[in-house]
Amino acid sequence: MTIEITNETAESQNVNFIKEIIIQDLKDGKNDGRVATRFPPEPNGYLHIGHAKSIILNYGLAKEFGGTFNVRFDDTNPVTEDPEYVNSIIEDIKWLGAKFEGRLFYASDYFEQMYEWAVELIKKGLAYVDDLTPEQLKEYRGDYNRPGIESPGRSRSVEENLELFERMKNGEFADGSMLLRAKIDMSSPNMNLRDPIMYRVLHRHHYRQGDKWCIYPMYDFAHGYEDSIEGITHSICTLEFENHRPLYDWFLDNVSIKYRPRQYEFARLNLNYTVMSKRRLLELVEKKYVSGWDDPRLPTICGIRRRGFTASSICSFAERIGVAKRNSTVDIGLLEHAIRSELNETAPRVMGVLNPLKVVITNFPEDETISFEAPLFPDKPEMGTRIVPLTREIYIEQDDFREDPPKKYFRLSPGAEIRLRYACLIRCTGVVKNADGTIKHVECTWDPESRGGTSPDGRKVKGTSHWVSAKFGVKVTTRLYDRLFNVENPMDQEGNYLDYLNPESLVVNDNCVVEPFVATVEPGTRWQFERMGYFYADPVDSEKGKPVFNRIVTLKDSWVKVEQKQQTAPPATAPKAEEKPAEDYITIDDFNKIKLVVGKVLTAEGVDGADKLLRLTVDLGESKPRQVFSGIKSAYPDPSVLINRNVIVVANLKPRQMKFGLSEGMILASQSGKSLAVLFADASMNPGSPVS
RNA sequence: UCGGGGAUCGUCUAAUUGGCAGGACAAUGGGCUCUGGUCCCAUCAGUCAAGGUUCGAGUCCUUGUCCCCGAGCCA
Repeated sequence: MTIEITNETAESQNVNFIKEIIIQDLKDGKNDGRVATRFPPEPNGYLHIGHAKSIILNYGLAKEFGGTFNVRFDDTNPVTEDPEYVNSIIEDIKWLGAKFEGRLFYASDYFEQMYEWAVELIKKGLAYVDDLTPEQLKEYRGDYNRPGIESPGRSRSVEENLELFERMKNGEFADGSMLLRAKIDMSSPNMNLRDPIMYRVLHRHHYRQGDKWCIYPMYDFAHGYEDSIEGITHSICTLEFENHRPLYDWFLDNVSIKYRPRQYEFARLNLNYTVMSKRRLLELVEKKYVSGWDDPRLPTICGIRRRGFTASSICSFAERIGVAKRNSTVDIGLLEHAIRSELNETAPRVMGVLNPLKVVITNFPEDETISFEAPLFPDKPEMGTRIVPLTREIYIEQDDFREDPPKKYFRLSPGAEIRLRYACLIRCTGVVKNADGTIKHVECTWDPESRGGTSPDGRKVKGTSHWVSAKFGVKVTTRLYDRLFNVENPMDQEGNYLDYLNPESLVVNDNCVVEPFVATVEPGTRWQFERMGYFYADPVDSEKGKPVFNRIVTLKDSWVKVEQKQQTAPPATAPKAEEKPAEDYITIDDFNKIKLVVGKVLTAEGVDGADKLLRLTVDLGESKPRQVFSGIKSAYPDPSVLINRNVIVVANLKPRQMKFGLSEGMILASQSGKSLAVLFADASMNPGSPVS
């Protein structure tokens, strides 16, 4: 039953506007019922979670409609591109689970065909070679309010254009000296249509084509053709390309192509507390604010992976945020929720103390060890156990002890008793301090009757702490990651976004102690350190018997909220009732606007299909009585007692259409505790008389 | 200033295309608990504004406001 509901919600959430278009296209028999999508990265940087959204969208669409999904490197600019990025991009797409065997393509493989189409456009008189300098080009283009000026090159003959373009291709011109432009409209309000550049001269080595080409096509010219060649049906890109769609269409409509794709745009993903642009990411990496492209604080796919996120959690995140055209910034909490809810199901529970505080159990034999068998999944004990040793000296979390505990603190404090998870109950009997007043260790006694952690006499123990044997515990390093920036949108702040980096986005902690079992854990596995968070045994820095743990995400912690509230709330004497009106939600003036009149109840009856509602007709001294619905049936099981009584009606409300009819007012009633009663007016008053 | 897009709970996103504004996250309250976790229940909360059409408007019309994108030989 639960599963059905989940499926329903998942499905209904999944229908975004692009899917709707596809469903309609299929219904209309377009594209022979074919669905073909693609993800076209430029190999000039690492993929981030915004790309993941696009990959999952495109791949998901293809998969759902039995279509195909291509990965195509849009490698039309050898200046910025580097084969180094190709491998990382492929790795990231594969990791996400998008399959594209046999469907990996390169735009550069289409250069020959594109060249032919360019020639075709020249022959049709729709393209020309231009020799404007970059400065002139800019000047001739005009601006938003001023139409552009046609370049002298625009009037060249077809023959001359053909010859010049040939020579461009043959390397006779220097970089930047010649261009091939489309002849469209220099006065178009869409700047993209002011004779856009199709080819530029670039004497550069291409990582796939070598030195075969010295002219390279521009995105607008190339992209639609790439899609056409691959038979892409739905070419999905981000919003900033909306203005380019007319161009996409123009190039496709003016040459002889076999297949005509369509472009659709959706809003790119923005996340708060981070930055997403390639430029910013590159700067963070190059200036060493982070350790590399896979720094676990980065929103790059490799960073998220290194942090310990799973691909499936990214997918469920992508499904939750949906696809739309409105710019938005998704709360990073949604991503955290996605990984928490998965790891809650899949991550085994173990114990690790992040900030150790030594506890000596004074009545525990010096050399004795008691072994407890603790479940890896407390809610599913059949999933396996491990052995946890208890000794006289243990470590607990510093946060789990307070010498001077605040209210509602259920953890260890002098005289208090807590449970050591899976082990026993201990009571604090003393605090031993260093000369400087800091705590050296805490002394406790244990109740030998409470072995296993159950209280022998049924006494209540509210706090449970995780712990590690001092003798058998293993020291490990954890890296505690937090949001990269301490403001929601670093780019919207005064000054440089780098000023808002969170200095505590990474805390390396070498003093953690984990139970012995944890030291044997394989790199690349995920664990919940009980009460602390989910951790990932780093696949790179872990060594045999000495794992290094990345904190993926903390557990939700409602204690910090309780404590914060205690600290901020104390003056509870503040007159709360007076605060609201002062906030100008409702003023005396508003009250004065309410028109209260006496109404005589003419009829009163229950309403079929509504168990709380009464239908009343009330005479307000107007030309005809009003119908009013009121949720007071529980107080008047026999509605007829209301007939002929005078009640108070709010007369100047906007009539409200209800399922059962129009409600033209509101009966005043009062509710105190469980008793509900209509406010009656003096029987001697005439219907319609004002009430103050 | 011109062109293109957009505006629904705090956040993200739905609404059978004119018919009870729903879900998720967050928050709040409660229950449960050997994790102050999970889980369960409940609550809070929204149609940018003003007019108009209509029995009925988030949806249609008019006017306005605000936000995003656009003047790379980048993609």
